[in-house]
Order: sequence, then C-alpha cells, then structure tokens
Amino acid sequence: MTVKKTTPRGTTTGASGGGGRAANQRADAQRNRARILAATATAIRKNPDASVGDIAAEAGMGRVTVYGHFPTRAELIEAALVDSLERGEDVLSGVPLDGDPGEAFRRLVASSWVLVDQSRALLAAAMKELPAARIRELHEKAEGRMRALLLRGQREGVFRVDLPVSWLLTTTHVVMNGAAEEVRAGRLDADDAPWFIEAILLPAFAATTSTTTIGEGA
Amino acid sequence: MTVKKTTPRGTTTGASGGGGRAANQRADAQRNRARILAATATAIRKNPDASVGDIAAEAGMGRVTVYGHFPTRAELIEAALVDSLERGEDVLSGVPLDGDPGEAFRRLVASSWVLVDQSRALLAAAMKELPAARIRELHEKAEGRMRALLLRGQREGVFRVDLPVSWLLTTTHVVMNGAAEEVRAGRLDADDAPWFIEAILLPAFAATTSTTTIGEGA
DNA sequence: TACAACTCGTACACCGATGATCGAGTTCCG
DNA sequence: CGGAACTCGATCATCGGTGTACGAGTTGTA
Repeated sequence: MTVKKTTPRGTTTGASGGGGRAANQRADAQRNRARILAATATAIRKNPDASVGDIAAEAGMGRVTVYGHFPTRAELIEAALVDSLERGEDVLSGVPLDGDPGEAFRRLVASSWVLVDQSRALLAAAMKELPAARIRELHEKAEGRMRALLLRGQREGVFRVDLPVSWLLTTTHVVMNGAAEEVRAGRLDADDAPWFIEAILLPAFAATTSTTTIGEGA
Repeated sequence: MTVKKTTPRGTTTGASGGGGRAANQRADAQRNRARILAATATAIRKNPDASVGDIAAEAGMGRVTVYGHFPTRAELIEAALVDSLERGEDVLSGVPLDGDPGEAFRRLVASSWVLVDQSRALLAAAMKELPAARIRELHEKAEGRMRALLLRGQREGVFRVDLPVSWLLTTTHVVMNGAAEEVRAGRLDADDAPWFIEAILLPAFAATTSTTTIGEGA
C-alpha cells in the first residue's frame, strides 16, 4: 500500500468558512506556491490563454508540480486572481477617500490604474474559466469603494447626476482598460496613462454646471 | 481517377489583386456562403470561441460543407469580419460629416454604435486568429473617417487639443464597447446606449474653454 | 434530361491540452 | 539523522478541435 506522494497540502483547503490560509505546508512548498501564482500572472499576460505547461515553464518547474498545488487549471487561475486582487486591496485600502470627491477620485484612479494594468489579462482569463458570479464576488470590495465615492460625489454636487452610477463605473473601468491596452500595444507611455485617464473621466463626470455641452440636443 | 467533389469555387479566390468577388458559383452555393457568414457572426456572438462545428450547426448544415467554402477556420473568421465591415461601410458612408463637428460626431457615434454592438464579438475572435496588421487594415476606412472628424473638430476649436487624436479615438472605441458589453449583460437598455455614450464622450472631448490644461507640453 | 456543382454524413489522422499515475530523487524539519 | 514532505520527469488515457478523404445523395443549370 503506497501512500499518496504528490499533492502538498494547501491547494484551496476546503475554503468553506473563512480564508483559512495554507495550513501545514513546508516552507519551500509555500515559496513554490507563490512562485506559481506569480508565474501565472506573467504567463497569462504574455499569452491570454497560456496552458498549464506554459505557466509551469514560466515558473521554472515541472508541469506536474503545478498540478500538485492546484488540482485543475481553473482553480489555478482563480487562485492567481484572488492573490492579485488581495495584493491590490492592500494598496487601494490605503488611499484616502475623504475630501473633495474629484481629488479623491483622481487618487483612486491613479492607484487602480497600476493594478488594472497588471491583472487585467488575468481577469480576462478568469472570465473564461470561472462563473461570472464568482468574478463579481471577488471584485465586490474594490468596486464598492469606487461606487461609494462616485455616489458621494453625486450627492455633493461634484459629479453629474443625469447618469447612473453604474454607467460611470463602467466608463471608468473601460477607459482604464483601454489605456492598459494602448500601453501594451506601445502606443501610449505608461507614465502618461494616469493623466490621459483623468483627462477623459473628470470632465466627463463633472456636474453640468453651465452647460458646456457641445451639441446640446433636446 | 475521381475528380474533386467538395469545395465550391469562390472561397477567397486568390485575392491578390482587387476584391474579385465570387466568380462562377452556383446560386444556392452563394446563398449558403452568405448563410455561413451570418451564422458565424451569431455563433461567435454566443460563444467567443465557437468551433467550426458550432458555426455549422448554427447555419444548419454539415461541418464539412463549411470547410467546402472556407479552407480554414481563420479564413472563415476573416471572411465573416470582412463581410460585417463591408456592411458597416454601407451604413457609415451615408452619414453626413459636415457641419458642426460635435453634431457630426454625435451622428457618427450613433450609427457606429449599432455596428460595434453587432460585430465586436467577431472582431475579438478575429484578433486571436489574424495578425494585428490585417485587423488594422480592415478597420482603416472606418477609423480614418472618425479620425478625420476628430481632427477637424480640433482644428475648429470644438474638440480639445491637449490630448492626441489617437487617444480620443481609443476612448470612443472603448466606451462604445463598454456600452455593448453592458447591453449584453442586461444592465443597460440598448435604446439608451447611444445617449449614454454621447453623454460621456461629448463633455470629455469638449475644448477646455478656460484653458487650464494641467500637463500641457510644448 | 443529363451533367456538373454542391451538400451531407461518416470516418480518420493529427495535434495540443488536461489531468492522473508511478518511481525515484531531493530537501525540509523535528 | 531519518522519515516525511515535496519535486521532477516520463508516461498514459482522454477529450475536443482541426482539416482531409470518400461515397452517395440532391439540386441547380445548360
């Protein structure tokens, strides 16, 4: 009777309850787990649908070893996304959101931009592998923060109220992603991106004070 | 010695020179070709990476028949995109672009929106299959039109000049795509979309009346 | 009407990715 | 130090998609 050899411990550990991190793993196993997660992010960034083999190569280890940590490709992608999002939370939670909504928005966008640029490929990959509900669930916190800020801006008369917050939110996402794409394509310098994004979003979201609209319909 | 049976005639007909359309095809073959193209669009819309089998099923015909018209999956996707783009050209070329740039832009966006909504999935699929250069080449005409309009708007002082036209163009694309995505997700009514798009883009692109540009180079 | 064009189904070879298994080597950790 | 945990490479079965081949049936067109 031979005992199971491969498969460390952690993987996703049941998960059910709270975020019970890796229980009793050996130190180097944890290190490898981290390396796999990092490799996943970069591999996916290079090629949106990289295989587990590609990822393993990127991490500099055997394909089976990766399977030892994550039973399926889907769980691997999810873990990588979760990791990336958690890391992002650490940054975003430090951004002060009080004071002028416009200024706060600007700060939040500047910080978010970097994160979006890093993990959007991962997110795209995850969208193919995971149910949409799970994706939304993971974004909940970051999205809630931005939504709350936009809402406050509306209440204080700084942001326009003739458009629903959901659309402002979508626009924000979309413009940031567009900037990321332009950077990736080499058509935009990464350092200029935050300014380009602000330059679009701030006037677009500004409360219509003295009707600076161009065409003016209705 | 049996003669080749399958494979109609047309496919892409050498192509080299001009756009020599289907030469001597039987009437029903042409009809089927059109059906395949349409099915490709709808199938891809349902599932971004639908197989040739899926497409054939959508068209209500055998998989081999599809291969009879298009030798490879890539050529099928390309043909579908070309067809979709040509159809779009017919619409877009009818939009009057003279007069106030803001108004013209609004008209162009409204017309483009529908087309984007219809063929963006196809475009996404094509991006995975075709070289980026080919994609750009196919968009050349539509993109050129929009670019020229934006440029005129800048020259006439209606659109801001502190951002490059390329970025305005990207923003336009991205916002329209975002709207399409929201519609697909059921979070936005298709009829409202054009207004939502304008509402964002027009103030975002408007010339900064009080010239307080922040970055302002050169 | 008769031929050629076209369609259809089945079947096959090929490829790449997934996920499991085994056996042996290596490394951590008590 | 010694056993357990972990890594590694090779191998295998499986699955799904692509593209090809054949043979027979069906339909447009001269």
